[in-house]
Amino acid sequence: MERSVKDNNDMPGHLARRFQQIAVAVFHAEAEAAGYDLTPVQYAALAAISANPGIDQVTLAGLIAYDRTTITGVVDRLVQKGFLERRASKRDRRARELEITEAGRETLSGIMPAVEAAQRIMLRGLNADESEELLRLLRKAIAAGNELSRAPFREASADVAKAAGRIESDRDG
Amino acid sequence: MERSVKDNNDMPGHLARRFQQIAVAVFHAEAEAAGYDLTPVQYAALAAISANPGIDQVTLAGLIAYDRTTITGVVDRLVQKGFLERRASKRDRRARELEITEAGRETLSGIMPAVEAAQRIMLRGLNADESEELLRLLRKAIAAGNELSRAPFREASADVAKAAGRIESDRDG
DNA sequence: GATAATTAATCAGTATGCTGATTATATGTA
DNA sequence: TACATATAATCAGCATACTGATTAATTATC
Repeated sequence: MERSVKDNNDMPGHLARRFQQIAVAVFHAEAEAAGYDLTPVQYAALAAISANPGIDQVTLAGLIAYDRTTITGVVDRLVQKGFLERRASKRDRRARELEITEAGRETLSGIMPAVEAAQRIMLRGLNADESEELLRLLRKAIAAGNELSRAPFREASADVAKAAGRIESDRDG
Repeated sequence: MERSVKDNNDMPGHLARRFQQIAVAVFHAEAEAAGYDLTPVQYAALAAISANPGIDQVTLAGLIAYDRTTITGVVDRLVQKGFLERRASKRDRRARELEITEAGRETLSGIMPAVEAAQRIMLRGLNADESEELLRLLRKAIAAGNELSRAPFREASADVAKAAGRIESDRDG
């Protein structure tokens, strides 16, 4: 059984996939054990919308670094579960404004302990220093590669907050 | 815009997904630039089968840590592309023996430079020491979490090599 | 103010990746 | 040998993720 040129199991891409695979499985397990039916993307979207009421889908996609076509489906399912409201924007009739519902807010706060537990569990093989270092290196590699995928991270523009027409006042005055 | 409890963009699970997202995008870009139409899984499967002729699908899935139901589809597509042969095993009529074809071998060797380039590009934000350290920490975290997903890594049992009835002789004498 | 270029959302299509079930075959045990 | 158990592959169903196209609306340019 001759060895392949380079063991696939040691390649960065393979390790990236494996770690993510474990992360997703742990998230699902913890969420389910806590009685919630929410996927990692759905959680990320819900949290981002909660923090940015009235955000549109493209901006949301940029904030959590998901492809805009993926976000369409994710938002569909969150609306269907009653966690979001999606309405046409008055400022831009192409856009949809997203708002979290009361049920969404309850789910978001209720699931937090499970989400945090999941983050600990996926790092259980590392001590505190190693965990910190892993996250630092991931952040660094990701920052350098941000533009390489179709769904790069994009900061929300200043007026995202204005979308729902309610934050303006407490920005700088 | 009040800050969420913990910025999602700093969570291990989010960083895991982002890094993997970039890794996949880079793989696709490099493979396509080199004139190949092969996904990361397809590459991993092809390489594993090449190194373990006659391997069955469950063992293959364990070797590259993919879910067995995913492997069914991946193998379908590789067979359809003419890179694999899939035949019923004589030792166990439930199992399928997988064999790489000449076309598969050519693709596998031809795509190697692109695959290696992709691994470098996805780490371009890190220097050599940092890259080494990231991979070490990923390996460690993955080893500790191996059993947490439905598709853990499994070493091929000793008799996988025997499946095709050809390696026995050059194993230990 | 007409027209071109851009943008937000969506869609069709493909490939992962998972859960849980089914089918066919092997294996263990009474 | 009969029967329970286990295993390999597959399937249906769902949710990411992507590519590339389309539609509707906005913005830029002349």
